[in-house]
Amino acid sequence: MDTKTQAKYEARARIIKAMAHPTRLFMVDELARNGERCVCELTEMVGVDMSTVSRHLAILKNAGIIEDDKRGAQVYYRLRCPCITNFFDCIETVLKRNVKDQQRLLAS
Amino acid sequence: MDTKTQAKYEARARIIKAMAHPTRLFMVDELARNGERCVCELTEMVGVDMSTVSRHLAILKNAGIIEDDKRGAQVYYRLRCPCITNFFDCIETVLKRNVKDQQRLLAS
DNA sequence: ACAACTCTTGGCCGCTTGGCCAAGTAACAA
DNA sequence: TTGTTACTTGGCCAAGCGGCCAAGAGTTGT
Repeated sequence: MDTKTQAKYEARARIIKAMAHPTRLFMVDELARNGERCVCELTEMVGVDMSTVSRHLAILKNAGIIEDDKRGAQVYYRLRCPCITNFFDCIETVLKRNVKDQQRLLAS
Repeated sequence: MDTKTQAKYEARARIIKAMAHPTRLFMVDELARNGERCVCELTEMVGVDMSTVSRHLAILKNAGIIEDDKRGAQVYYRLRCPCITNFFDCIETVLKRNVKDQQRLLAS
């Protein structure tokens, strides 16, 4: 694999990697559903330390998936590319198929 | 976040995580393009140790993204859900937008 | 039987990730 | 000005990831 090809896949991987965590996935989904949320709302929903949520958001922002918007003391985050949601449909397809195969395996 | 919701996002994350690596992303793309490939072909293309490729493939298989098919001494892999490809379109959109923003930043 | 080839797995090791606490910054309120 | 609320960041640590080499295990050809 030449350097250029490698760079291409590394760039893609960085974005995918940014979503490869349950908490971050939840937050992306929440932003897709609700338009925007501030850090304390997300912290409340997720139920971990605010510092942890802040770091997760920084990772998503750094990947260019979300953008922030400071309003007074709060920082609101929203999706930059709502197409991210289409993304989930395929994942769901894989999941359903995995379940079906599991069942077939148990039945045999 | 209740246990059930958490489980849902963990399941999704497992699948996304399986693709969150340049090498695995390349292999998925290659399988999407070419239908199927055996381990030694992929090893040749990627240019790392075969043991490493084998492990990457095991991760993708474990996530239910690919399936294997032993034919003689070779093991051929193929995509289980070609819809994975749609997936890349959105990533590309995010990437392009990141580049555009970079340029705007430099121009200002 | 033996060698050659294809692939997987165990062992090891260095780097990254994800969590918390504590400390810092910034904005509003009294 | 002093306190309170909303975030971010540094420091730390346990756990997971990704790489290689070496040693299986299964297949084909001689």
